[in-house]
Amino acid sequence: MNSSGKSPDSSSEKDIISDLQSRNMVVQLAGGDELAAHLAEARRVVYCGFDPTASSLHIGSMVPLLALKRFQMAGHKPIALVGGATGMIGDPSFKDSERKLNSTDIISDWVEQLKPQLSQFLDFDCGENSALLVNNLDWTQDYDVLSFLRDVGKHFAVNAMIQKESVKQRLEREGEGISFTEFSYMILQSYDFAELNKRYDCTMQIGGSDQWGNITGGIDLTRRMHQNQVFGATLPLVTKADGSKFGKTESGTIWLDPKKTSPYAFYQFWLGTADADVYKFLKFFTFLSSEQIDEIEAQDKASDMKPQAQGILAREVTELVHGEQGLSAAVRISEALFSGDIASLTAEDLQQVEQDGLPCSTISSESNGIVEVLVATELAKSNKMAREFIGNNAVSVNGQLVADQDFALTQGKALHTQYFVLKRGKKLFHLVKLVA
RNA sequence: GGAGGGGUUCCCGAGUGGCCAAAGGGAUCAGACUGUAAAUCUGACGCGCAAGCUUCGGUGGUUCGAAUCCACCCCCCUCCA
Repeated sequence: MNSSGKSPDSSSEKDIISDLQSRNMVVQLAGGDELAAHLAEARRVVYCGFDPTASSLHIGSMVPLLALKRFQMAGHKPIALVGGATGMIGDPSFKDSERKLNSTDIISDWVEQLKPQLSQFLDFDCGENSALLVNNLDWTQDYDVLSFLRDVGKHFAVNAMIQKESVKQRLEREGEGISFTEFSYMILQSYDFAELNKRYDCTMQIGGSDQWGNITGGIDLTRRMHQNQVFGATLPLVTKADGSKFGKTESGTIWLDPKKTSPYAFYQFWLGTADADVYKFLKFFTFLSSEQIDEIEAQDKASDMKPQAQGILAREVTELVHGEQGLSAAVRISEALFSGDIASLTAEDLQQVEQDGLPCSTISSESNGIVEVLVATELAKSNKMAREFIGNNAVSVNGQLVADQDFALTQGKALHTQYFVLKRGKKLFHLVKLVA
């Protein structure tokens, strides 16, 4: 969908750092003026790490991941590192409490699940700047402790480590502490950078702004171990204008894995972006140029209508993550549920909606009371809540408001003798099929 | 190992024998208003239609009655060794 494999000397374009800056995507740069020259000079190798903290990446990881892609598009060679080793330790950066360790089995399983997700945005077959996927477990698991402490640990001053902003609150906050395990995380990540520098001549690391301490640690270590000057940049952690946490909804985190967050739910998430955030998110999460985005914003400002930006954002990002198919499925469901008259949907429409990934359950004619069905479909988490929703006029079936708590989903009321489209609140839908 | 401080409902955090299903804030959900925004207002926020039932790290105990008192245990933090 996007061109790639350009040579690094396509000097007519903006350099990658200026491009990122125009998107407000640079928080800190290590290396300053030298960095721009370094990147302009030749094809460079750029890395970013992703730890397996779940079985899927979530949308928060997209900013650095897409940034790697942006580097590749600018002609550089990206390395996506999956943290099979660092994931076993747990990054304490800006975390307010110690985390419990996951079992090694789970972590290696997660590593495998993350690999295809990390790969999907990058081009692994475009010649000189083909992407690389590596696992830091490869160079740490057989490193013996004594050698590690002598060769690597010796380069770190604890005095400096405890000064890092990223662990300060853990050291100072009353009621919290930090284990040596987590405290050592920085050393491991620093070593990754040094190792990638040695193996692949990697000279640049990017990461979220919480990674600044770990990145600068790696820069120092690489200089000490290999006498090489390397560089770093941090990207913004995505925040929302209203202060609430980005990437979460009622039903939880927005994952990249379509089995965990359906393309429809994913699309709806982006569609719900606040006006105050949407232009910023377009810059972070899409490959539209800054100029195009500014133009969209100007048009929205000039118009009295509802802004077009959310729709553009939702389409761009859904297509990027779930492909054309995923996007069209998401759009089909959305149109069926939000713009049409639900009762007039054909049986084929409803089947399509089910296939497209709208949550769907079956019920039998013995257990078709509305309260029961709301709980069974998890539209309400208890009978009590279900009754409250009905009392608040928050529930509708096939487009008809349900006011009666004893309402039953009988065949006579079904669409095409078996379908019910349940709606709770303004945007939560569930398809129910009646089976005899 | 020693001394001290803690573990309360999703989170923070009050509560030190009955007035406690447990203050307050946050988050979340619903409704009104809207643009499937934001802000604002209203309501809900352990389970149960209800009577009532189950909760305050765990287990036992004291008591008519315990989140609150006692014993033991588990976990966390700080300082000292």
